[in-house]
This record gives sequence, C-alpha cells and structure tokens, in this order.
Amino acid sequence: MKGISVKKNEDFSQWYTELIQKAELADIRYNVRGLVPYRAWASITIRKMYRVYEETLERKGHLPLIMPTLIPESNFMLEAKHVEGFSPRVFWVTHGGDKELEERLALRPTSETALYQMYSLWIRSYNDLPFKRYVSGQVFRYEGADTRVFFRAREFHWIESHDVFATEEEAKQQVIEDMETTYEMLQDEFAIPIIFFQRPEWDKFPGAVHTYAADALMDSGKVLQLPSTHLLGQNFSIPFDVKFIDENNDEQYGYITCYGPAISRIYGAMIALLGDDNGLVLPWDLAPIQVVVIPIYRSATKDEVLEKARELETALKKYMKETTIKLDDRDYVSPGEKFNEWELKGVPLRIEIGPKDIQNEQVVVVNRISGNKESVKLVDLKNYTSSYASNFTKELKKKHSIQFEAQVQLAQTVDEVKKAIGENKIVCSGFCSIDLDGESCAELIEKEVKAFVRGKRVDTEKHKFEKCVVCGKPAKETIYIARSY
RNA sequence: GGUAGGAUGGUCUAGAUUGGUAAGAUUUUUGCUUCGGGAGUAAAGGAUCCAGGGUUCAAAUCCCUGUCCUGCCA
Repeated sequence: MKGISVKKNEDFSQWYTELIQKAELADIRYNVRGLVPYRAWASITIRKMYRVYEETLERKGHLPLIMPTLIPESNFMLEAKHVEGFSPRVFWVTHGGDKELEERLALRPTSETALYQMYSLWIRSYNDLPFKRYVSGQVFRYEGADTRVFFRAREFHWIESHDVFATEEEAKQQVIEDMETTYEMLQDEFAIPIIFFQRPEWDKFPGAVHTYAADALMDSGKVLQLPSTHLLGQNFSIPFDVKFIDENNDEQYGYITCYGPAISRIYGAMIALLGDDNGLVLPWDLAPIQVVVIPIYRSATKDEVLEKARELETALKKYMKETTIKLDDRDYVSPGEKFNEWELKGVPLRIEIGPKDIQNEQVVVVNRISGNKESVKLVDLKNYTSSYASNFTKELKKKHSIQFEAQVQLAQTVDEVKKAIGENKIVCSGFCSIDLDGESCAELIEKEVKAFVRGKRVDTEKHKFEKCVVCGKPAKETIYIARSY
C-alpha cells in the first residue's frame, strides 16, 4: 500500500511516521542517530519558509549574518546559567586530524556566545544602536533517545535573531515585535494557531531574564512549543563586554534580546496539524507544486488528450506566473495512482482533462482540502484558478482555527486538573508563583498529571483565582497547564 | 535505571520449535495490453541473514560476547 494505512485521529504516531516516508519528506535511515536528511519535497517547502521569514525580519530592520558553526569552549563558558543549561547537550570537537586540540570547540547549540563576542567589537557608540542581526542555519544539540523527525532532532534548522538596544524599554518593545512577527508568520503564512505564554522562571532559556514562548494548539488538546523570544537584559552584555558610548560619553552595557524560530520544527507542526487521512495538506504558497494537471486517456485518445493537456499547461503558466504547475504525463502510472500520489504530497489544486472534457470545453478540478470535484469551463478557468489560489490558504486557516477559550477548562484542585487534562483540555488555574518558589508545585503537577505548566498568558488575562491549585497559598498568577509534544 | 522482545534483498515480513539449496510480497528495470480514484501480464535485477567468537560433517537457525533498534514499567 502506498497510501497511509491508519487514520490520523486513531493513531497519530503511526500516521506521522508513514506520512514522512510515503510523501518522501525525510529519510530516517541515515546512519547517525538523530541526524536526518530532508528529501526534496520537504526541502523545497522549508526553503520557502526560510525565505518568507527572512524577508519579514529584514523588513523589520534586521540584517543577515553568516556565522561560524564552531564556538571555542572559553566563549561558551562566559555566562554561568547558559553553560549550565546547555553543556549536557553540546557536541564537542576535540581533534583536528590526529592531533588533540588545545581548546575544545562546541558545535553551536545556539549562537549567543559566538555572536556577542563579535558584537563587542562591532558596537562602539549609541549611533550603532539598535543593532539588529539574524543568522539562518543549523544548530546541534545532543538530545536523548526521544527524537522525532522535524520535531526534535540532534541537528535542527532555524533562524536566530539577536538585537542590542540602548535601553531596557526598547528591548522589551523588541520582544513584543518578535511576538507579532510570530503571529504573522505562523498564523497568517503557515496556518498554525498559536498562543504566547511567559514561561515560569524554572523553564526559561538559560541566561534569560524572561522567556516568552509560542505554543501551537494541536487538535489533540496537546500543545507544541514553537518560536520563543527572550529578554536577555544585560546578562550576556556584561560577560561579553557588549558596551557602547552614550550621548554623554559614558560607557553603558547594551540590552539584548534573542528570538529563535526553528523552521524545521514549524514545518513538523504544520504537516502534523494540517495533514489529513490522505496525507499532506500545505498552504498554497508553501507547496512545492501548486497545480498538477492529469491527462486521462485511452490508447485511441492518447495523442489528442496529451496535446490538449500541454496546451492547458502552457495557458496556465501564462496566467499564473508565480505558480508552479506540473503536467503529470507519465504513461506508466494510472490516473488513480496519480490522484492518490499528489494528494499524499499535498498539491493544493488538481486539474483533470480527458476526452469528455475536451468535448465539453471544460476541465475537472479537485480541491485538496474538501476533496470536492467540479467541472469548470475553459473560458472561466483563469478566473477560477486565481480566486482558488487566493482563497486556498484562507480556507485552510478557517478549517484549523482553534478557539483557545473553547479548549480551556478552569480547575480549582489537582483532581480537577487531572480530569480536564484527561479530556484533552488545556487547564487554567491559580498558581502561587511563577518565580522559582513555585517550582515544587509545578513538579507535583508534572508528576501527578503528566502535564506541564506553560506559564501565564502574554495578552490580557480575564480569569482570576484566589488560591494556588496545588499548595493552596494565595495565587499570585493565573497559569495554563497542558500536555505537550 | 528495570524488564521483555527484535536485527534476513531498496522496503516489509516468513524461515527458528525440528540445524541441511535463503522464501514471499513490494520496490526497481524492460516488453505487451491498459488508463474518469491505488491496472494486468511476462521476464530481469537485487541479501557474506547486525558484528565477532564457539559447537557441528553442516548454522539465518543452537551457545557466548558486543553493538544497535523497539515496546512496556520507573
């Protein structure tokens, strides 16, 4: 069987694994564990995602940088919390040829300690600020056995932007801009519904003052952590000596923010969320091929149909200039198999043309989201396809929009939390504190309920609780609890 | 960490109880017939059966060691 053998909502894990193999997205047989080659179909989409993300960052004042992949251990050791958080997961380069290196080199797990070393040389005065840069590339983290293609790997693909400001206020504004960027990209371009939480102290980026992370709302009631933006304050600028001369000729340390959308993980979230029992479904702009034309003929009608199909292809290419169109004229594959194959790969629009259509001066069009088939006259095709193209992603977003409030269940006790999580809800509760003194309560939730405290909402919160759901002390915060991937 | 399985053509699996010519499906290549929702047929190609050692006339199969994978429990 070439199609996916299970239904998405019956066995998600199996569905996802088969989708990746059968739609030729990635090949898990590479002989280093946790490192995965992405095949052409996934690579094309991932490159498109990079492009739209990079354009957006540049529009908002960031410039690109290309940075080395290796970071000397001495840089890496400069910020204590950062080291503590990352060193168990660093791949180290220890040898050059046969010779042991004098200093170990880290394969970057993130680039703060490479960049800020250079920022301290590049930034001289307040005239250089704000200083906004981004790096696109791979990072390496030695994860445990629990890897899953696109979601968690030992090498993954991301963009990290690192911005330096003269004041804390400007840095805070940047964090807000990063969150807006995330909504623009994930919700508008990639059709993934998200919500931002401020992470509790015990769960923030190592070295950050605050971490704000987007959680994607998956239809199973689970959440998946997507891009996060971090207010680093002066935690890195002091050890790395990122200083500038202000208007009064005084030396000041900069305020830094960093933002890291992991493109490979967003891709995973997108295919997992948007896909259906027939396979992949992709937003219009991100599909490697947007329109596939399938000729249908018998031996007697072959030449005539193929000729008309080629004419159709030429016409489509003329009036859909930004679109990738493919005529699937393979003779050795039956139409039925082509239908299934292109559905598996998530081509948004299929156009069929056969003898009956030629006679009636029409084509048959099939919608990847609804599966609906209809006939369209050739004279109307130009209008039809242009409105189809502009509506496709909107339809997809509508189908997967999740009303956050409708997923939420309020809970006053740990038992209520447990019950609601069991019903695939996201739980809203009172909590003593999201500072370090609240960690023991979070650990209890983790242990008893097998769900995680995601933090407090960044946008306005309308629920208020008297007491912490765990310890019963006065609730300083309203927080959300969910299971996560 | 505990525990139970597993590793055989590109892929999935049989073969193990009872040691004896490595099997099937699928994939790939080619020919002919097909083609409006996963085509049929004929042929060809493809595995030192995870690694190393032992028992034996003979090992995919039995024994030992190692490596890697998977499930379940903490």
